[in-house]
Amino acid sequence: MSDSPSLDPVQLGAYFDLIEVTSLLRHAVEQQLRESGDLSYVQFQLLARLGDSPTGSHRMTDLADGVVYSRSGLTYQAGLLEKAGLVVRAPSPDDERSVTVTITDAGRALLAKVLPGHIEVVSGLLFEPLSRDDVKTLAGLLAPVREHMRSTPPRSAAPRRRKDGA
Amino acid sequence: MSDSPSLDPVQLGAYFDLIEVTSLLRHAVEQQLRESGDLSYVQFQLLARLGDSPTGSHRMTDLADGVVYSRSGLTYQAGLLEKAGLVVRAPSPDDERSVTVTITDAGRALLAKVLPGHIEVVSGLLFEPLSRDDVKTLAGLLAPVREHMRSTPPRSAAPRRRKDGA
DNA sequence: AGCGCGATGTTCGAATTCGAAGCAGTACAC
DNA sequence: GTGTACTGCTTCGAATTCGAACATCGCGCT
Repeated sequence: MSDSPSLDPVQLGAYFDLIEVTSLLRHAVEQQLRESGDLSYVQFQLLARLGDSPTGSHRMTDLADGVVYSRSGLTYQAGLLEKAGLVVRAPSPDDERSVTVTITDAGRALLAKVLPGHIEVVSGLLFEPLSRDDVKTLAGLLAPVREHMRSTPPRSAAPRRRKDGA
Repeated sequence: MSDSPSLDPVQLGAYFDLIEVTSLLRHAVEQQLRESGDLSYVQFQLLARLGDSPTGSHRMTDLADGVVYSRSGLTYQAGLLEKAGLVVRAPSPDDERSVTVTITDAGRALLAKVLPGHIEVVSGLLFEPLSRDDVKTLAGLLAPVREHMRSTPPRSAAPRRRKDGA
């Protein structure tokens, strides 16, 4: 099948370290968020994305896609956040079938409360052993990868190949 | 509390891209593994670690620690893998309380069957937009971070590893 | 030797996650 | 205008995940 199905030792090391580093980082961050604001990582990501938006709101699908989450999972999490008063859900003006999620003041407050500790963890774990230039280099390497991944197969490549004319 | 715990835009970008890239990669890999060998990512990681070991075996705790997983979760997964005939569990000769997990021939076979596709996905998604030097640079950046994270105590409680002689 | 402390793995209950199926709303061809 | 396909979100059931409580074993201390 494939010609040479093996990675360089260097590639392998980079891949493993990538997975391991993010696993550890995620784990540490998760604990900090839980302690400081009773939030899961996904919930924090959602609030952060909403808070970062100019309008403070996003569509459900865009949120799910942004944080790489299943639709149903997002419905569940949005319900939790709404019940906690951190976001509000409302039908979209344009598309009646869309639901627009908007962060509330309480949501922004919680985000602000949690953020310093979060940043502290990330700084202490991820950026501690990296110089300023290192970080710049890292960012410069990851950005194209992110672009590439985002533009390759959007998220569904094999349900039905109806319109495979492209 | 602290002075001004905010991250540079560059740091922030690197952090977000890191999370996003691994999320997307993990997702893609997970699907490939599910289709090609009916394995979850954790199961694959466990088999890979066992297959990579000179003895083909590891203690439960070391496995859990290695893949950043909870003990109880590992018990569950080990049970699944054992039921599928991919690994064997046996009490350790030295420590009667330890359980040694060993990969079976079937496990190695499945690993070998799944690996090419796995590597293909990783190559196509992660390494495609990176040159050889880029990968080398990336590996050089991540390795120290990994070391740092591994050697840093988990903030509050500290289930330390055995006091290693080093 | 006896005792307590730490380490190891498992069980248990609760929370989360995902995919498939279902329900609306929208676009588009005819 | 009507029918069909497609998108966006939710419900539902099943599988996984974690932390806390539990039983056991090993080790150091007196």
